[in-house]
Amino acid sequence: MDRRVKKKDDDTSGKERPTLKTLAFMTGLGVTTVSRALKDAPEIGAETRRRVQLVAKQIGYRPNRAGVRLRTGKTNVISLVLDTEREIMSFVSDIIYGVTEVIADTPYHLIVTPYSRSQDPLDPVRYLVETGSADGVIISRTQPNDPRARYMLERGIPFATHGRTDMGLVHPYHDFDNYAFAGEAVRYLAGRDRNRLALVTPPVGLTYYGHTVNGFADALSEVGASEVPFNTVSIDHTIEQIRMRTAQLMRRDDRPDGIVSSAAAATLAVVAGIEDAGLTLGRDVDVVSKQSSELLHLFRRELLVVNENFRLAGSELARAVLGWIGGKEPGSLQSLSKPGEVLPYRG
Amino acid sequence: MDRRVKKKDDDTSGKERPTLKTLAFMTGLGVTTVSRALKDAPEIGAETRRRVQLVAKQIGYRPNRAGVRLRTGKTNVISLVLDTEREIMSFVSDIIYGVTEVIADTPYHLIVTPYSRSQDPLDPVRYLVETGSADGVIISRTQPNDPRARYMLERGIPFATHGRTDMGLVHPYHDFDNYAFAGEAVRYLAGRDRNRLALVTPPVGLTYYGHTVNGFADALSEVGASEVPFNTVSIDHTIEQIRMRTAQLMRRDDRPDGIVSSAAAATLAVVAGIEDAGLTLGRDVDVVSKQSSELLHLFRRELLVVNENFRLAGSELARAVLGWIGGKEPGSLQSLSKPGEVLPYRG
DNA sequence: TTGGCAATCTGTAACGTTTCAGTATATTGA
DNA sequence: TCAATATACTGAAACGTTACAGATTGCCAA
Repeated sequence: MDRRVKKKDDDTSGKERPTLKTLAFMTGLGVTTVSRALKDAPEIGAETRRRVQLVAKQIGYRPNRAGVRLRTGKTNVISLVLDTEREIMSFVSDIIYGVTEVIADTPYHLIVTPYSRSQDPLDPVRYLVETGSADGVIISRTQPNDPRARYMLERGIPFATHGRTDMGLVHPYHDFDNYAFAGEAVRYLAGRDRNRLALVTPPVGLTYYGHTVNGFADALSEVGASEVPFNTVSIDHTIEQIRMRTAQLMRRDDRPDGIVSSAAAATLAVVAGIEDAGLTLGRDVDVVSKQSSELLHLFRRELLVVNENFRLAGSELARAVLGWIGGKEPGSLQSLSKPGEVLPYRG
Repeated sequence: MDRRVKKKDDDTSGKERPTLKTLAFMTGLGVTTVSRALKDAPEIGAETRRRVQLVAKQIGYRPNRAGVRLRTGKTNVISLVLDTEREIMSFVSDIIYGVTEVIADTPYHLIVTPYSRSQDPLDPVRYLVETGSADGVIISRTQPNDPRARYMLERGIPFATHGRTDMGLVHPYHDFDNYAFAGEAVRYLAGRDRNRLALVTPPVGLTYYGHTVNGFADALSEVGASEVPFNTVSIDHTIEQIRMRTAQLMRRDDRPDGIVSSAAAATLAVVAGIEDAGLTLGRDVDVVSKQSSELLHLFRRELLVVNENFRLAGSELARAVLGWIGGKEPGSLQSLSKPGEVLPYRG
């Protein structure tokens, strides 16, 4: 008649998810001991430790994330912060996979934190830090003087940037060597007797804009070629804009005979523009382009490509953040990926 | 001399993140009252409610996720489960952005849960459910008899599938009408006097494989065209495989004069294969392809395209899961996106 | 006056974890 | 022998939240 709610603690039904209390009951130990045994604390007897760990494995114990997080503040979350409007498509996909590859056998989860063109890029980062939503952050579209990096450094939250900064501050990053890329591209074109070159730049304001432009300029003077200015577009522009402006450029008398492009999508537009102007790729003009998936050679065999591996970038960035969280020196968590050689189409 | 650790509760420094206790102290109310006032509970006086909410807004109070999660089990997390090897690149990017668009003004976070070819696709879902890591799940690559959907239905966790199932079970989904797509493609090709048609299918085993194949077959008999079997590839195959097999196909005497392709990347390979065989797109053969970004017309103007909007899919899926979590009927959260018309290139 | 009731508000416990401050027992050194 | 110390373990408190079971007040009907 007294059907009151079942008291807790006598829950041996095994249906609920096991907690430390479950383990404590099963092993006859205290909750504290179990907790310490699981994390190999030194003050626990060797046999007890083994016993607890065995039982834990047997019943498939997994620490409750909310419990840990509430108590310790550790979220076991890495956040990837992305611009939902300007990020390269394959970048998003590959970098996510690269990150997940690395965190797969860790307790970390990956959350994607978006922001859009209209917002301050600092907003999402501020949100993450203020709400303590992540143990580590990965950002892209890095600027030489990046307020996000500065902010996170101030607040002491581990992060890694895709691309470098130039503020005299040390933090983990992964970057592709765009200086080398632009240089290689120019030298390759020079080797084909192209000596009036134009550059489709990265977005103005991002650090690798500078790297690319410098690599381009330095190599130009090295090989004695000249630049045909093409400052009206960057790879952030729409396909249509790039196409139109390329067509304009290619109709001029002083048109370039070689173009270096910093992204595959832009290259599609550039080629369209070239053809709009009635010119032929490979004959009238050569184009060297970065790409992150193997599609440009399907597009036009005459294209010359350099591969950039975003999946690798994702892995490196994840490793860097985890390393920092794990106490490594930020300065030791920086990596630069060298471009491979310029590849013409091979049957 | 007695510098013991600062007792809690007298923390008016305002430097720490505010909690309910902070609010309680500031308003002079009890923690319980504050909690209820913030969620508009009816037993709180109108003025008190307003007062609490005002103060909360002023000091930027945000509920601690770990606290809520521990107490209620609510994670405020949606998980997107992805195959890290076979998912279409633009799919990943766009669907993520679609989802984040919808959850942007909710307390939800998006976590990406990956699995790879070698694993059972059920693994990640089981993990999510068993560890209670998400309030809702979105899966793709849906099968007619999908163990993941069945499992989640059994366990009572809200989810939505990209693509339909066919198990007689009701659950939210969003799907593109691939039956209609294949039909439209066939009819369009028939209108151009193409009547020996081949189909580059979706991955065998996924639900939309069946839809596509049926739409193709039904339209074929409707217009009196015939099928050139091309069962050796699907869009899951590599670029190289598709290219090679297309070339083989196109070298045969009974080659098709029209091809319908279910994905843009496959289409690039198909076109390469066609050209490998010495044929010309638009003259010897027409190709109708689905695409999710506007690049096929840059690739070859002769291509005929139908657009599929993955960003929309992401939004719809997110809306569906949130709807289910919010108590709506799963049956009312299903949507089907009709394909637009077949588009030839327009200068 | 009393009891009942509605309207507001409050303290306590609990979610699962880790940390702090122990306790109990065995071991060591002198 | 006794105290000091090392070893192995433990209960209670706390993280921030919500649910439960009251408590207090004022008002009204009987």
